[in-house]
Parts: sequence; C-alpha cells; structure tokens
Amino acid sequence: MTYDERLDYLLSEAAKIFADKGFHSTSMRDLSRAAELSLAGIYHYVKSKDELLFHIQRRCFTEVLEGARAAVRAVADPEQRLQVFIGHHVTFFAAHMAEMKVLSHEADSLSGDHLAVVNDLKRQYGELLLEQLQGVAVGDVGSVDPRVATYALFGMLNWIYTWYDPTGPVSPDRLADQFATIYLNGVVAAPSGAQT
Amino acid sequence: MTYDERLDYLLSEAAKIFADKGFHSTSMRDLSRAAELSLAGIYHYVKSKDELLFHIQRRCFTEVLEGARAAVRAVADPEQRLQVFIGHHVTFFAAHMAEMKVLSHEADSLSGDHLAVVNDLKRQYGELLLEQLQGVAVGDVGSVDPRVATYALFGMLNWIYTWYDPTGPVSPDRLADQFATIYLNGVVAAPSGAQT
DNA sequence: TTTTCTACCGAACGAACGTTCGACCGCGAG
DNA sequence: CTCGCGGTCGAACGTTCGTTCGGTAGAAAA
Repeated sequence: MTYDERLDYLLSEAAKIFADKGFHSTSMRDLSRAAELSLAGIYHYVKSKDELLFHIQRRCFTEVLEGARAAVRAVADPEQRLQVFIGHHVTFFAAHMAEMKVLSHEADSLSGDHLAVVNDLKRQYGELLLEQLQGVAVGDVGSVDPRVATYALFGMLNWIYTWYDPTGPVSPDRLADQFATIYLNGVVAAPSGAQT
Repeated sequence: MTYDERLDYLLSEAAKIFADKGFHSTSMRDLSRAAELSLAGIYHYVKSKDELLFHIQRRCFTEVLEGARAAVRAVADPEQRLQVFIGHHVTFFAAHMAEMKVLSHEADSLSGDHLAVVNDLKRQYGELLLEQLQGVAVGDVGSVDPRVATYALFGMLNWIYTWYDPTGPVSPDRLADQFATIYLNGVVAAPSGAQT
C-alpha cells in the first residue's frame, strides 16, 4: 500500500465515522481503530484532527463543484441545465453519503484558514447555481429573491443526509427527478393544460 | 427569581450556546458562566448535560407542533393551509432561532428514551405536513412521492439556520411567502396566463 | 429557639481527550 | 555491510471534560 492509498483509506474511513457520530464526538482513537493504524501513526499523514476534517471537506467539495460545472456545460437549455445541476447534486450525494454529510453537517466545525478555503468553494458552488437560476424566470414575475431561491434549493438537497437511504425504494435518479419537479414546477398541480 | 424562572433562564442561555458552538463543543463550565450559576449548581436543575439538551428540544418541538396545529385549523382551503403551515414554521423559526437550530442540527445528539420522545414529536409534525399535502395534488399527476415532498419542504425550511438572519433585509414574513411560492408553484415562471 | 429543607457552591474525582516523544524495523543507497 | 530514512508504534504528557461530594447560608416550619 502506497502512502497515497493509505491516506485515502484513512480519509474515507474517517469520513464514515464523522458522518456516523459527528466530528466532535469522534476520537482519534476511534479513527485509529477504523483505519487500522496506531494512534501515533495517524499523525504521519495529517497534522491534526482539524486538518483531517479539512482534507475530507476540501476534496469532496472540489469534486462536487467540478462535476457540477462539467454537467451544466454539457447542455444548453436553461431549464434543462437547472435540472442537470439538481440531478448531479443528488446523484453525487447518494454516491458519497458520508463525505457529503460531513460537508453539510460539519460546515462550521472548522476555523481559520481551513474554514476560509471551504467557504470559498461554497461561494463558488452557490454562484454556479445562481447562474443557472438566472436562465429561468423565478417565481411569478420576479417576486422571489434569487438568493432565497438558491438557499431553498440547497436546503432541499442537503437535507437528504438526515433521511435518505440510497439503497431504499427511491433510487437517486428518481429522487433527483422529483426534486426537480418540485423545485421547478411546485407541488401544486398545474392549473390543467399547458405542461412541458 | 423562582425555581421555574431560573430553569427557564438556564435553558434559554444553554440553547444560545448550543446553537453557537454546538452541543458537544459546549462545556458545562461554559453554561455555568452564561447562566450565572456555579458548575455544581446546574445539577440542581438538570440531571445531566443530555437532559438539558432534551429539555430544550422537547419544549421547543412541542411548541412548534401545537402552534402549527392551531394555525392550519384556522383555515379551510387546502392550498392556503399549506401556505399557513409554511408561514408558521418560518415565523416560529425566525423568532426562536437558537432553539430551532439546536432542534435541527443536534437531532441525533440524544439517545435512548430522550431520542425516542423527540423522534415521536418529529413523526407527528411530519404527519401534520403530510395531511396538508394530501389536500393539494402533488406534482404533475402524482409523479412525486408525498414522503419525498415532505422531506423536501423540511429541508428548505430547516436549512435556514445555516444562512438566514431575521434582522436582515428579508423579513420572516417575506421569506415565508417566497418559500411558499417556490414550494407550491415552483421556480419556473408559469407558462403564461392562468395563475391564482 | 431549634430543626428542616431548598438553593447553591468550592473542590475534587476519574476518565477521556488531542498530541508528542523516543524508539524500532525494514529497505534502498552508498 | 552499514547507513539513513520513511513508516510505524507503545507509552506517556498535560488538559479538559461531566459529574459528585460534603458542606454552607438563610428562610420556613416546628
């Protein structure tokens, strides 16, 4: 096992435990057990517990950001772009539950430079969504603040770590479709007739 | 100051600190400082740190549940009921930010009986929303699972603790309206014409 | 006046925490 | 062969944690 593989393994095991018990309730001893590495051995790969969380968050956020950029680049229609953004987020979330839960739930367990870096990624991701939102008219004649619409969607999307089971009856693809339907057209049946 | 007032004060100060630093990062010494009570004195009012969190969560959840029940009882139209439910949740959230953040963010910091009691309240609250949803047709001809629709709304609503400032430019009432618009009719402008 | 009880506190306890230290081992370079 | 170094470890460090214990002050009850 190379150095990089070992680090990967440590990070992914750590993500699982952080997701399960929370960052602050996880001890370095828990991690050493799960990563099959001595307590002291962990410090050969990371400087501190905080840095470990930082690595997990930055890596995951970078990946989801780049994935989303690539996904929306592939289609032209604004409404479809928004759909694709949602689809990518949900699918990625379902495929990386532990890391994404850590990203969503431990958003302010970091501080200082670490927090600043992650917050900058968050800003970029939010702006990417905002751009997609500008393509579709928001609400009935602009009565909805785009920033509110952004946070509303992220809430819907990120909340899934509290309840969703990717192996349950609702597949990630179907979940994505349903979220897109709700967010784009609402929960109330269209007033009969006209629908895409 | 009576016993009950003292306990209230302790609970509300504790809620603020839990909201600020998280449950596990808050020490009993932090609480004793904020509540102007000695460390040992706290244990005259609660049996443990866990019980303290439990009191905060149960009290807040009971209040929001009863408030929501009263709110939807007051109107008859199904669509308006849903609107009222959303309005109540947002307004209550904005008025009790600390407690509601603790409720949302420390959902599984409890265990055993305490967790079971809070989860039961959560179940009731979810069912109340589900009942409101049954009044309006969900999605275009039932393509959306009501359970998914429920979680989607709760995500939108509860996520506000991560970004919303009730004293900022968007008032709680306006936020509620915008959430209702998005959730009921979607973010895409209606295909021209017909709108309630 | 004496007793009882409620509210409260200082000091301490044992456990668990994140981190560090010094040493050991196997391996490629010299 | 031996030297140095990257990877690993057991043991310990100092600190902080949640909780408990024995006791005090003061008001109410006797």
